[in-house]
Amino acid sequence: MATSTRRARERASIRERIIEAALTVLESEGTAALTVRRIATEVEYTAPIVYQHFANKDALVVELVAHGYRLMLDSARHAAEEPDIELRMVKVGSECVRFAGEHPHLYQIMNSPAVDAEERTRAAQPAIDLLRELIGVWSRTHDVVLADFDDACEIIWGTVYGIASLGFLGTIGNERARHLVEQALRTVLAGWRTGA
Amino acid sequence: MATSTRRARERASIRERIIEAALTVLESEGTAALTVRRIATEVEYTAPIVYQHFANKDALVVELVAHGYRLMLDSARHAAEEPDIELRMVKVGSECVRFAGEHPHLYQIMNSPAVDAEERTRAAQPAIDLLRELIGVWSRTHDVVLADFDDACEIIWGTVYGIASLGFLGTIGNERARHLVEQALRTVLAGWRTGA
DNA sequence: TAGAAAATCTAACGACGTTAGAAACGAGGG
DNA sequence: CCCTCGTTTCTAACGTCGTTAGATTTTCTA
Repeated sequence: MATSTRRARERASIRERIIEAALTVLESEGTAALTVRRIATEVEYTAPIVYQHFANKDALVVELVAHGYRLMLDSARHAAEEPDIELRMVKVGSECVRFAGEHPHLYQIMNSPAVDAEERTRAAQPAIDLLRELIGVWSRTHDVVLADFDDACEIIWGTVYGIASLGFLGTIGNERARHLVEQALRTVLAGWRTGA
Repeated sequence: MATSTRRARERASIRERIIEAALTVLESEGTAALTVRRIATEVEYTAPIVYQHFANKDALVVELVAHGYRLMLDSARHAAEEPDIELRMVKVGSECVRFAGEHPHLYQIMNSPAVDAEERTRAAQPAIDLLRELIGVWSRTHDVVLADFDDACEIIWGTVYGIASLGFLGTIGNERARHLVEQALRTVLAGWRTGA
């Protein structure tokens, strides 16, 4: 039956419209406005519709988190064209911080303790993979033998995340945070290069 | 009137009992359980009592955040007896991460974007002051002229916070996070020492 | 075009933060 | 001792939240 495939298409379409609407609400009005009723209104339905497509609100939020990581990775890839590997890493980090500054509310739920750690890790995996590749290339081109590769990845990840967070946790602006992350990354890499 | 002073004492006492109860609930059952009704039950009162002592729930949470920073500073001071300044900084950072691991829910609200940035900064000020002093002593004893002192402070702060957060955001344990922050701090300081 | 199946809505539940107004309590003067 | 007055505390409610059951409307098939 052609109808059933069309039905499936429609179902998928409204599912994506819900995600899109949720993103719009989140980015424009923040976490507090991200309610099921508000999202449903945005797609011109009533609240229970959301539960036809997501087990609960958390499941929908997980989709937003995944979307956020995809978006951030896209931003990072922009910077990944820089030929010099060290500069490339710095630019990627800087681009992540810019992303955090441009999508503060999205970035917040991407790192909210409320979302399941495993789900977040799954969503972040491609970004983690990029980081691992960058560090791998960097260590090879600089003939650096890192004491522990995984440790190095976590340290870079934590540093970028921490400094990006200063943007909305403290009182520093986005351009300053970007400057800071660039400096921090340069310093850490310099430290590793000189065998600290 | 002696009665009025006793009344004031009682008022202050119940205020502190509310804070204490809120802390107990938060630490033992997490953010989701931290409701006004739950807290009131804990002190054997009904919900509206809370509003006699705090303008709203957020104001109470701010008190918890302040308490958290005091507690963390106490932990940090333990490590501040180490004579060698660089090792002292590493130990202080490590102690902060340990604190985050031992009080995960408290640490979470201490860095929740939901609490006012200004209030948090005020609560964190003593900790920030300690950090500034440490970096000041460090740079003098190592004859390092930092490109920008404030930048250096923010970088250290962000690094420690970021790596501490990996503890509950990702899937790494507390002892690993502590090891990571120690390495990260050593690396950054080494980078600054060699003028990166 | 009647009846089955799917999509969607209405109405409600319990829990949340919060507030207004009633009830209970304590102290001081007749 | 009782009665008033001010304070403390509670009861009851409002509006909003996430979520679900059941009715209702729409859509397709036979």
